[in-house]
Amino acid sequence: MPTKKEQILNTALTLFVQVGYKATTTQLIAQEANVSEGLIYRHFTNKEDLLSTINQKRKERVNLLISPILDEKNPELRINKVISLPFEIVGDDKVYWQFQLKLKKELKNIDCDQQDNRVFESLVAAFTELEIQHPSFEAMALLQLVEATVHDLFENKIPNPEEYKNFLINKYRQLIN
Amino acid sequence: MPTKKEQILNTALTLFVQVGYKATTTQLIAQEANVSEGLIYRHFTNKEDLLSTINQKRKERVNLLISPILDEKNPELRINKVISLPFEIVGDDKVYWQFQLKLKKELKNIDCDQQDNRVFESLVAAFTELEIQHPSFEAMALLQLVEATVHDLFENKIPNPEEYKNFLINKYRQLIN
DNA sequence: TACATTTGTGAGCGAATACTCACACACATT
DNA sequence: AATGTGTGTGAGTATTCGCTCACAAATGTA
Repeated sequence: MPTKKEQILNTALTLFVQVGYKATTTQLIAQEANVSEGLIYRHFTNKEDLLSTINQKRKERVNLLISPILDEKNPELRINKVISLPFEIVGDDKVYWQFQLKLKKELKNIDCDQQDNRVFESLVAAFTELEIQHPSFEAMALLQLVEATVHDLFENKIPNPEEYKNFLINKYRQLIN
Repeated sequence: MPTKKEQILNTALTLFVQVGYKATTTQLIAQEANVSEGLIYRHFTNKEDLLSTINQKRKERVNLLISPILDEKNPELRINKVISLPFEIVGDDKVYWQFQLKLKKELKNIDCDQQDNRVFESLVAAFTELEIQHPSFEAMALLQLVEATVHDLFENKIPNPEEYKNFLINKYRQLIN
């Protein structure tokens, strides 16, 4: 049984993802969370505070998912882990990634950019180490592919995710060798 | 000298792109277009009508840009034209593509999906004709790459667009041969 | 029990929102 | 000149928004 504060955070997160930050009213949050509108402002100073509290949680979750990538020493394995990332986002993490995609689009979120950059740099390093031509372009292209895959997976636009994952990994294995 | 109706449409388009549909108020549109708020409702039944009028124009513009791709008979050239697409969007078309990206994210727009699908099918056909393995996966990956490139180009996230374009074309030349 | 603190309510406030309407001007046609 | 017709205004309306506050219930703490 979650506390009322958690109920508020969870329903706000869901609504922000479903209809966006601007379009989500505090009245709707209160209604869906089965609390009074006043209670939202007992726990959070304003609507933006609610957003940044959720964003803080998102940041932590995403860091947990990308840190194994950054820690991976083997460049080929690191690339594979980046490719595999979209297909390993399940459970509660899923809604936080959807939130991340929403954040990037509706609002400009610098936290997202910072996390993206860390992965980008580690990819450039990996391609450089493997002596691939144009490592930064390769990193850029791969990140574009991965982010789009995350998006399409959540929208159920990829019929056979597991096959597509293997396809991508194989594609980059051929590039490396 | 554009008519006042065109002024309204143009400023609405710009504002929808900059701050989104929901966040753009009719008051702001009137202010930026130097017309009264009432005039908006003289020319358009409501805010949504304003949106769909702009969307109609976008659809026509995008069709003009993708039709040379669909008409291209040579599969390799067709693939190259898809890759080149993001780098050839200039002038007035640019804001319509930004609008398209916004539409896909803030609102679910089926018109966009239909246009995407036509390009997708033509890419699948091209890869099939070239006897590439997993043609639909290749088409999916390329489209993801292209759409992300459009996005990153508009955000000025690609330092050397021309070089990146050549990089991508070369990448797919190697795949085909 | 008595009192203090935290948790919770819902009516209500000022500001903002999409939209309307009475009115006025420009400019044709008769 | 008279009369209609499309173009334009800005004050006004009903509603919704984020947010506050007086009040009450629940929970501690002595």
